[in-house]
Amino acid sequence: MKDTARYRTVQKDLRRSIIEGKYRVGDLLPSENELCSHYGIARMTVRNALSNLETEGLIERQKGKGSIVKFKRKSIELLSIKGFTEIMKGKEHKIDTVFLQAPMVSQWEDDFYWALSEMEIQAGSIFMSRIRMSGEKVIMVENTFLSNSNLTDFCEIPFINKSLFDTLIVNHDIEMTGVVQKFRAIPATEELANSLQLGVGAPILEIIRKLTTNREGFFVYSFAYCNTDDFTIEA
Amino acid sequence: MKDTARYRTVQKDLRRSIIEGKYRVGDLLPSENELCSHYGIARMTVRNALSNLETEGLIERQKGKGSIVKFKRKSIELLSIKGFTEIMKGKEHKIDTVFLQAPMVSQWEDDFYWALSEMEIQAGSIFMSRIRMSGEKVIMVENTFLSNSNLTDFCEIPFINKSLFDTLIVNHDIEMTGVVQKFRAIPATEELANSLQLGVGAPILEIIRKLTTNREGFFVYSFAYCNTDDFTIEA
DNA sequence: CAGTGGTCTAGACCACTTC
DNA sequence: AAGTGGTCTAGACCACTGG
Repeated sequence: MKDTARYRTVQKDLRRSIIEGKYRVGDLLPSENELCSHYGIARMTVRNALSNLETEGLIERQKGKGSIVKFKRKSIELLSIKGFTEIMKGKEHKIDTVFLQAPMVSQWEDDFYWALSEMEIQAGSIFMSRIRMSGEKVIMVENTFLSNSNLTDFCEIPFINKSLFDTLIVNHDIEMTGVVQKFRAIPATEELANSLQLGVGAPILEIIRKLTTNREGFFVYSFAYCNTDDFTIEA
Repeated sequence: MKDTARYRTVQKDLRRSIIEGKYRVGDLLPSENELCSHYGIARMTVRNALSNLETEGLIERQKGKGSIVKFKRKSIELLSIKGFTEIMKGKEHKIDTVFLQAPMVSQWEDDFYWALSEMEIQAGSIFMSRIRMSGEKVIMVENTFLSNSNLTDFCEIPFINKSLFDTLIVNHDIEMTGVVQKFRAIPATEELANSLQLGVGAPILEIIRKLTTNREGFFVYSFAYCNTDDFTIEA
């Protein structure tokens, strides 16, 4: 049996605390020396953990001060929506996320965009569909697929922070490590035009993403369609 | 005077060698112990340098084997063009980059999209405009702006690997550390329609990027407009 | 088997922030 | 002045790769 590396334990503990809100943005983490004595390990080991959290974008470190919680996840994970038009600037625009289809076990589509491994096909897929709205306006339709392997009770347990990624990392120890994302501007099909409350043929931003994780062979696939009349998408 | 940290020296040396092609993709770097004795420093110091190169995406490390050159830069820097339609798949599509306007010293535009610091305004801007073509077809128009500060002979010396980023890092020690990139799908204006050989109103992918660097207050700004009929843009 | 990177220790001095 | 993170040392044992 291989034991978990000590720095991994520290890293995971701190990450969980940050994501679950025990530390808030701007808070200081315990100092390196405090962590050393709390876990009974050497300083370099603690520093390894903190260094990784810094790379993950969860904290920032300042000489003479400490480790400060940032919790701005790398762009890897986020599709963030920003007000664009003059009308939106300065105004509050809370974005709501609504399930059109809650996570459900299903088969992979026959003509799935990405090539799938034998393992993924065997496991079957989990599918969900979400829209993001600003008030009554639909800004984005996002369809997400992931492989249904070893995700105990994934479809039953509610999301942490309403976030797929927070849920994967805290409940299933799956961390996003990279992304391939492709962008196109396409004319709205009738179906998309309906969903996004636009005219047929209007310009739509299509974002196709394959996210890699720390779990070998496990990927998250996402297909998003955005109305960018009043918002830009940061990715 | 503060001396450069030893691990920074190692990191910079190795990075330069990789970018300039002394090591090729798949090659092994010297082992950690070799680097230790070559530089006369402790192993943890060498490991710090290698760990950073791994984060930069330049190398990959394998237990029992060594540090392998990857040189797949993080998506931070690249706007890469991939064939999309059936017609393109499997076909060669070499992308040529052509200067519409070679780097030139100029003023910042009055209504520049991003807010500029006093320092940037004082320094003035360097502007360049490039198009990327597949055969006769224009795929992307990209306008790039950067602050004209301490970039000795930037406009006179030719680019390394035809790449702005390779040139900045090797010649001027400026490394890209992050990016804010915004995406929209917009209808082609007459001017864009002309440049991209499309009809007015056709969907165009707009990419607005602000790249941060290791040099305080120095940013690279890029505005790209893409015809995504036959290609997707990876970013 | 020898060599590699992965993890870890128990110290050390420094520059910086805060009080 | 006390505490913080940044850098660095000189060891150690391990799991893995390759011949």
